Amino acid sequence: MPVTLRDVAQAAGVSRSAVSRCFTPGASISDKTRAKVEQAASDLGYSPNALASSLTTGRTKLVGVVSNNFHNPIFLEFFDRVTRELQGRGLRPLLVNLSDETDPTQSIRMLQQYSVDAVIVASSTLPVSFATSYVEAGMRVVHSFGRLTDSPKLHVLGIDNVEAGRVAARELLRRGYRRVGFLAGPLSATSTRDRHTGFAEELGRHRDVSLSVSYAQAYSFDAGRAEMTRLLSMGPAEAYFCGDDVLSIGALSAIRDAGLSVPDDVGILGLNNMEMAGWELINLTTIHNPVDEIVRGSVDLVDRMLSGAETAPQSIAFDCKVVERGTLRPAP
Amino acid sequence: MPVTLRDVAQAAGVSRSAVSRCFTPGASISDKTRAKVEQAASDLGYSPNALASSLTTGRTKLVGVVSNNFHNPIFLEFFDRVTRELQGRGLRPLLVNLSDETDPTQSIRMLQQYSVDAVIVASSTLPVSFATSYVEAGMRVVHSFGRLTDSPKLHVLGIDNVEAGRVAARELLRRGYRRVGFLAGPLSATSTRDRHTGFAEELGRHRDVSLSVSYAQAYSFDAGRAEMTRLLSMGPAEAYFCGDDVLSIGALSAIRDAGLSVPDDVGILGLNNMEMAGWELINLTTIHNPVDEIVRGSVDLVDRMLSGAETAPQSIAFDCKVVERGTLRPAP
DNA sequence: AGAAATTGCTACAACGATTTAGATTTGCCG
DNA sequence: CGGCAAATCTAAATCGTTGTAGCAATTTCT
Repeated sequence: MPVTLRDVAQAAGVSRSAVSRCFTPGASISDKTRAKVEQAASDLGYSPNALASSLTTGRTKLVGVVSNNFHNPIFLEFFDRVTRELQGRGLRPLLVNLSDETDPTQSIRMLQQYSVDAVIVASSTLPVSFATSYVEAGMRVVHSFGRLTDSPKLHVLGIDNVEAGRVAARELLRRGYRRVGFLAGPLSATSTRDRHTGFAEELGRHRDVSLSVSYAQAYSFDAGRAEMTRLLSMGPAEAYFCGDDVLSIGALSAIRDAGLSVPDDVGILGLNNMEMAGWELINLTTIHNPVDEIVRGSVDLVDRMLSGAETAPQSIAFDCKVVERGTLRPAP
Repeated sequence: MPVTLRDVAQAAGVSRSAVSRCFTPGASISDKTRAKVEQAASDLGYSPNALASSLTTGRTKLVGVVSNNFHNPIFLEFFDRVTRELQGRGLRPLLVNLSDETDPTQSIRMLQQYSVDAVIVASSTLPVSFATSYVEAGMRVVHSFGRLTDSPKLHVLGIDNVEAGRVAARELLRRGYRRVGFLAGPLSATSTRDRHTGFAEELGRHRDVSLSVSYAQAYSFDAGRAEMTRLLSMGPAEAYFCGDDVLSIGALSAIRDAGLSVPDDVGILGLNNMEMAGWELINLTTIHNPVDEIVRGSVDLVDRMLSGAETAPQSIAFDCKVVERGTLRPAP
């Protein structure tokens, strides 16, 4: 039913290779035959079969976009940006949701079956082993929002979570908080541990500052709410650095619900700066996660890998800055 | 570099067809050769090339997921559900972001090039012509969140927007509101017009009720905020039916900002019931859009179309119910 | 003008699978 | 054990494209 290159060749009265060359940029073809071919092609409504061509070229222009964060609004921003960037370069996102997947083998097989040219793993909670096993399976991989290391096995782009912890600590100190807490996400994520490291390190320089740490069950509103409710019942700190904006909003809810006010009674500092953090009803002071730049960097890297440049794996750190809104008291 | 069916055949000492049959369910093969083949396959780490097989079978198991709603949080719920459902049936989502696309031709070509087995168009703002031109290009299409009609050219699943308008009207009337407004999304969307139709129709049965209508520039927080600010300056209605939750939250913001209170001074009724509508800081009374069921229905339909059952195009309506929270006053 | 280099074309063999047709083997029965 | 049908195999054609030879026509050089 669909019209093939063969049909076009026949209609234009040329060989199949001539038609093929007509559609491959930079190939040698005369204006005369090009005209004939293009005429025939548009008459028949021909468009080349990308899958068939991938058989011989070995390139599919398919890029696996793998994530387990389908509940965090900031990932909608990610999906928006990453699809646009890929499309802009003629690449196609093959979306993989591994929310209930604990083992990479399945997704590896699937991505190999579709011979994706590269994979973008987008997650801050996935164990490092996930992305590395993609690499070991022979794929080109970029890990966005991953953990930065000195000797990376693959390309990693994201904020430095240790640094983010330090930034958070400095911000709270600057505003005169002395009894502070870290309301973290699940301990299983390396990002959680890294942030804790930086946060504790920076606070540790001050003798008069106390730190309490607790872990929410998940990066979710409910988990943040539950954990903050528990904290309030035990006598809360003056301010909390939360592992995530959604978690923060859960915490805010619990605080208001307890009849306390933010930032007068308790301060909250989020992380990510998702769009909604700026909505007045929420108005969350938070650390900005530069999704746009990370996406652009990631897709750039993919593009470069596909053009043959085999660069050594590197970690690329992005700056994270505090966005001031209404959930921390002003500096004294 | 990658291991092919040929390699496996050689290693197992059988013909290529034997290996192929071993991987096609329901094919005739003896236990003995099956064992040999499976041994060889797992030794070599073979996984069949889905693209190559699609060449002869004509099926790719690729499903285009096309949307222009990458800014509305409810679509993150959609992406989560739809990817899971597709994956659960061995189908692969090829994501297409047509946020800045006004013309279907490009995406049609692209989807044809990758010979997707079917397309799910997910949007309530895309003109009907978009989905129908996919159909005309010969693709199997399901339109989720589309406009229901009596004689559809394609499968459409979603709430009946006219009915949603009626439901909204009845809810406001029940609570004793008499001067009401429709704070709609852009007029270009058919969903906007349908909701208006139902809303006005139901209100029209009551002589003592007045209706004002205005249109936000987009389905966004800022647009909702701006429009409500304008409305407040001209003397607002008692309650508004908003075209969308995000729009509603923008409106809420403007109202609070003006020193008025919800629901005492102004009532707000949203539409969609996205997850955040339930967060206490927002606590929005809204009409539930059953995303889960719509997705399940859509993927079911895709699945059925792919199993050969050529059913006539049909519109499937889903119920929409009001979820009561805190932005409408209680019935008198 | 004749040799050499360049262009532009066609024919044909891949790419990695499936599928058809035909050849073998196996199982069953008297 | 012979005969017949069913089960299972192999070889070859095919899917729609690209890439490599090789040939013909044209251009360039001396």
